[in-house]
Amino acid sequence: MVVRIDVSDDEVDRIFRALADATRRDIVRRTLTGPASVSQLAATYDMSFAAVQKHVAVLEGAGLVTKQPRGRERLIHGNPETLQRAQRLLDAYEGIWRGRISRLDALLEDD
Amino acid sequence: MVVRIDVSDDEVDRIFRALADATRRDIVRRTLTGPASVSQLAATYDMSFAAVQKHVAVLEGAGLVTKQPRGRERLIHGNPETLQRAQRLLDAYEGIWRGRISRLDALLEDD
DNA sequence: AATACGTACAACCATTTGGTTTCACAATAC
DNA sequence: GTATTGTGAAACCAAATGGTTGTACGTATT
Repeated sequence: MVVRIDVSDDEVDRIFRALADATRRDIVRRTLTGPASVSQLAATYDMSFAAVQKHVAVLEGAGLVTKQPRGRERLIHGNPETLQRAQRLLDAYEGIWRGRISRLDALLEDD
Repeated sequence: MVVRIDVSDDEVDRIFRALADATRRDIVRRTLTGPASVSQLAATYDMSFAAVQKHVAVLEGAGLVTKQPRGRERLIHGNPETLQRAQRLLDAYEGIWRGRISRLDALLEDD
C-alpha cells in the first residue's frame, strides 16, 4: 500500500487535469503571450461565455493563469512558473527512463 | 527547420488526462524502470484489482504504457516516447513565454 | 483432474466534468 | 439617468470518471 502523505499530489493532479483540454491549452497559450480579458477569450470559442469562464476557473485553480481586475474586466495572465513545474515533473520521468537518476522517488512524490 | 509535433488534440487530451492521477503517475514511474504485471502493480495500491486494471487501461489508451502478454500475465511497460511528446508540448509553451520561438502557432494547433 | 492464479469484462453506483440558461450586479458609455 | 458591457454565480443536465462486486476463462501448479 502506497500511503501518500504528500498533499500536493492534488496540485499535480490539477495541473495535468487543466492541461487535458484543448480549449484550456489554447487559453494558456494566448495568455502567455499577453493578457486577455475573459470576454476577449470567449469571443473566439464556439461555446457560451459561462463555459469559458469555467475553463478559466479551472486554469486558475491549477495555478496556470492568474486573474487581475482592471475596471470591469478581468485580465487573465498565463503563469509560466506552474508550467515549469509540470515540465520538471516530466523531466523527472524521463530521467527515470534514462537511468540517470538513481533515487528519484522522493522527487516524484512531488515537492 | 520546423519539426512538427504531429499529435491530435484528442491524443494530447488523453496523455495529460492520464497523468492527472497520482496512482497512474506511480504506475508510469514503476513501469519505466522495468516491466510489471497488473497484479504486481495492484498489490501495492489500496484499491481493487479491477480499479488498477482500469488505470492501466487509461494509460494504455494514452500510449503511456504498453501491455505484453507472457503466459497468464500481462507485462506493463512504460512508454518513454509518449512522455517525450508531452515534454515537447510543455517545452513549446515555455518557448512561447520566452518569446524565443517566432512561429509556434502551427506547432501548437496540434493538428 | 482439480485447484489456484492472473486477467478480462460487465453491471452498477456516486461524483465530477463540461456544457447550458438564467439572474444579478458593478463598471462603462450614451 | 438609462442602456450596455463584463463578470459572477446558481440551477440544471448528459456524459465521463473512478471506484465497487461478480462472473468467466485461459494458464499454471499440484
